[in-house]
Amino acid sequence: AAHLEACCSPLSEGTSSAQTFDWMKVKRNPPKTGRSGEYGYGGQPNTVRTNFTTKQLTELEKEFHFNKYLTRARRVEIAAALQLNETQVKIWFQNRRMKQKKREKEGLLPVKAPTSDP
Amino acid sequence: VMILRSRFLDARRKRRNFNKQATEILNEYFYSHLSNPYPSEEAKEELAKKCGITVSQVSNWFGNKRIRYKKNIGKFQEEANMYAARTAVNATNVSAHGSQANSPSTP
DNA sequence: AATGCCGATCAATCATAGTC
DNA sequence: AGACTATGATTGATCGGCAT
Repeated sequence: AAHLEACCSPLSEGTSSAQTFDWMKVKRNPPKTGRSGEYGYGGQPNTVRTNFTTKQLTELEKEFHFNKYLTRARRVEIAAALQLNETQVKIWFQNRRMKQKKREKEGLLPVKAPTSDP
Repeated sequence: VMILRSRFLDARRKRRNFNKQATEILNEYFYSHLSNPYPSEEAKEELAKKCGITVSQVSNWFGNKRIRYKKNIGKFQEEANMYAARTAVNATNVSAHGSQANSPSTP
């Protein structure tokens, strides 16, 4: 299912086709990942996507294999241990579960027919 | 900071461009639904089958296409007019009158 | 009312394929 | 051969909807 907005925005169109529909105007709000953390300056709107370190990803992955879902307590522990927000840990698990689901779905039918490769 | 550059180096390495025919089908759908290029799950499955790719790949294709299209509409103008001319199902008025019903491409 | 999860999507980026 | 562009995939994070 999708959002099915089914609407468009009228707008002056120069000569022929190609209007500017509203999906083209969609803008996401910048991440609220206020990383005030260890350096103590006011929490800034960290407008950029945080890159997790290999160490953090390794730990998260390890925890994921142990539990697909987190408890509040566990989340706090991990967040503290990895220097991340509880939200970031939460989101990581959500994305990880979706990734897992996608993998299971794809790794079942995609019966490729490799019978030729020059 | 400069540490960690190697996190990926796993998948996405070997990538294969889709057939010209598959791209043709995807673009045709995209431009014939330019007012709302968000195929339903069912539509994605159908496109995936026609193109010989997975549903995820169809999703990736539309995701990339939408973002890149709106990022630089001008760059796709030519392509847009080309495909728009073939199948004009622009939903610009699909809600107006009840007539005009039927799926475009269906032999 | 607040919080978590899902499903879909966004947006930036990576790494490679294709073009010149 | 090397630089530049086109393109498929990955992923941290957002959006709307629904459940607890």
